[in-house]
Amino acid sequence: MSGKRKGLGRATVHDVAKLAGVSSITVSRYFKQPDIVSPVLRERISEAVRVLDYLPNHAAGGLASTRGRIVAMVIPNISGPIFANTIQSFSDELSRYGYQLLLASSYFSIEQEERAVRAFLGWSPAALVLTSQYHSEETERLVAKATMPIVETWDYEPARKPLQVGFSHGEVGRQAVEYLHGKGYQRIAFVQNSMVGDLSALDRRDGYIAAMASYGLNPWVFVPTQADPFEAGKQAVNSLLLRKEPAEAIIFANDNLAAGGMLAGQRAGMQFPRDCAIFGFGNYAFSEMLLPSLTTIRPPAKEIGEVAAMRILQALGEIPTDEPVQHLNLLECELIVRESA
Amino acid sequence: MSGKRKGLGRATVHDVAKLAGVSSITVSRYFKQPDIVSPVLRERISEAVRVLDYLPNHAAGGLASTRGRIVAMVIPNISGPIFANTIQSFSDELSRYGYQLLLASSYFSIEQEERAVRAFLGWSPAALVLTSQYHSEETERLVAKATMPIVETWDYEPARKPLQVGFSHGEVGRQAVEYLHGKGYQRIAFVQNSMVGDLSALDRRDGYIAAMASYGLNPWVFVPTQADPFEAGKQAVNSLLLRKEPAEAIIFANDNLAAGGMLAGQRAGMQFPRDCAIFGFGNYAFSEMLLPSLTTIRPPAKEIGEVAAMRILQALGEIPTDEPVQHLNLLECELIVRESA
DNA sequence: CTCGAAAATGTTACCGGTAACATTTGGCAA
DNA sequence: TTGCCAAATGTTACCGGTAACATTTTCGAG
Repeated sequence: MSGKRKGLGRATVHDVAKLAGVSSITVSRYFKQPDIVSPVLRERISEAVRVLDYLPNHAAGGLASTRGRIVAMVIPNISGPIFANTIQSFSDELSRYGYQLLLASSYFSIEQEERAVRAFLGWSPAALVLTSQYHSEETERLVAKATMPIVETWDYEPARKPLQVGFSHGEVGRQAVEYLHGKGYQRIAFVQNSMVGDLSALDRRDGYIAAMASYGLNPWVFVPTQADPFEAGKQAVNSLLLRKEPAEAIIFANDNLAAGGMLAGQRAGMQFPRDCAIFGFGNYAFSEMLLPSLTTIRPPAKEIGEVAAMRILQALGEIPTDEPVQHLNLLECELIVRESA
Repeated sequence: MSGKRKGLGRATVHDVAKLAGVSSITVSRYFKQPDIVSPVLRERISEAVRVLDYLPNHAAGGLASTRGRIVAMVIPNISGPIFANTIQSFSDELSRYGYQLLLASSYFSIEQEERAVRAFLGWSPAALVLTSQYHSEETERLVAKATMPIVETWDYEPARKPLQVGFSHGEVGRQAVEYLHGKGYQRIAFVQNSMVGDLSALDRRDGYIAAMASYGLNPWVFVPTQADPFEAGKQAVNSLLLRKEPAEAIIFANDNLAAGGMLAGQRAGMQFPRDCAIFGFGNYAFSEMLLPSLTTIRPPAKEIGEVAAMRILQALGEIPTDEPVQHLNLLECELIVRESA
């Protein structure tokens, strides 16, 4: 009847303006910079907004003003114990300033990541957040061409151009070796991640290898073939401990593997750390509840989200840029010593 | 210099159209319904898109066509073991059809939920997903007025109007009692969630109470004052077991509480389930790794995400509506019997 | 009381697409 | 060859805001 194509029950700035007896732009200003609208009109507009139940249309606003209030993030996965905290803190920080989070997961696939980035750029987000420094060439190209702030998280390689907020995975590998070597262990093995595509995990392995070499020890990397982390951990324990010269300590690429390995060993009658020291990565929720509780390294997941959000808000001019604090983007992992090593 | 306000390096349909020697709408059609564009033009447009590195602007498209490809979801939290799987499967399912996920968390606060809903509606999402059936009045009003499909997840109360995909929390409480009663336990206590605002958890408690009554047993609800679930669990165990007539079995509102309680009891020299049966909810990742492993109920987190996505895609006409399958939206929880009860 | 600058408000055009309707082209029966 | 309908393509206007510039109002100094 009405002839309007859409807007069934949805008021626009124009409707509000008409009812308040002002021009549309004044209504727009009422929302963006209330202080430059006179109190009288503010009151009239406020009333009209209430009466019409007006909700601003962000898509239209973003289109007209070059600055949407969406921030897009591509993360390997949402479930799983690793990234959830980063997403959470990132989203919370942003929402405080009225930005909304557009999210997609890549499952460590650079192709899926590329697809997500492509789709996201179509929303001209205010900023784009990626995970890790490893992307497809096409992603690199798209990102290089984009004009909004880009942040890479969970890695820190200052040689690269995009802003990075994370930590050095190589350093994590080194830290684990240092700790175990300090406790007198010599035959220290490393169990790699069964998750293909997690390139940063390989950096941790490389850090391990380098550190071992620096101590004059032989690196000993086990690559599980099982996909399931529990099974993979079991496989590793069987291979590394049931032999003439068993490993004295095992660094697992993550806590899941470590837990799987430890349980398998216990079922086979071993005791930890008596028979072998167990070292994880990630500090998953269950790690402190295992028996023995798991010695591990806590990545600064939550902090990454917070700092990334902060950097973005600064780049967008929402919060003042600090005095030139350098390298605050390089975050620290925390060594958590428990019973297993 | 150029005079263009934005579009620095970003091509539009119009640019593509000019280069391909067609009109803009033809380019638009090339993306939406390629089959109605002749092969010759398709080829020319495709080439122009490649040359200009054109990316469609979804905000503009959505504005013009009433149908954005964003789906908004408000969830209590992203981290935490509960909802991550729902988000993950939901997002995955949607992205398969080119929809993107806009996400916000409410932390079980209906005020925060309302704020998120308000912001989301401004993006005119293709659909809106909420968690639980409990919202503020204003949220109810906004939702009732909205025209896009709305889905409530993690609850199932068919009396309400919005489409619901979830399970009956009351039934979960009942199921736990049934199981424990079947094993001969009489003094069965229930430890409530310390997370205020999680109203669905109270439904589980009510289900417990009703079931106890139906068996002629006295309900026995403990309300922890500690916020930290581990501490709360500890508190509960102390209160329920260190007394003349201790509980024979304890149903905890979630696995975190159960784990905390069990560890505290073990530290105090108790053995489970010998001294008391322990029953959880959630089937968190660590539950099978506890000693004894935790008997619990697995909520259909992943399934909720999948089914919710499916219903939305059906409502949007992306996938065919099945033959009238009734009640597929009521999902089943799975009783997972392990060692602790 | 007049004038001028600052503050408040309005006008116009346009952001980048697409719906609705208009027009042209193509293919085939008569 | 003509005529007619369907397929292919184009024209125009508009989605709901806001930038840029234009105009009016306010108000204190002179």
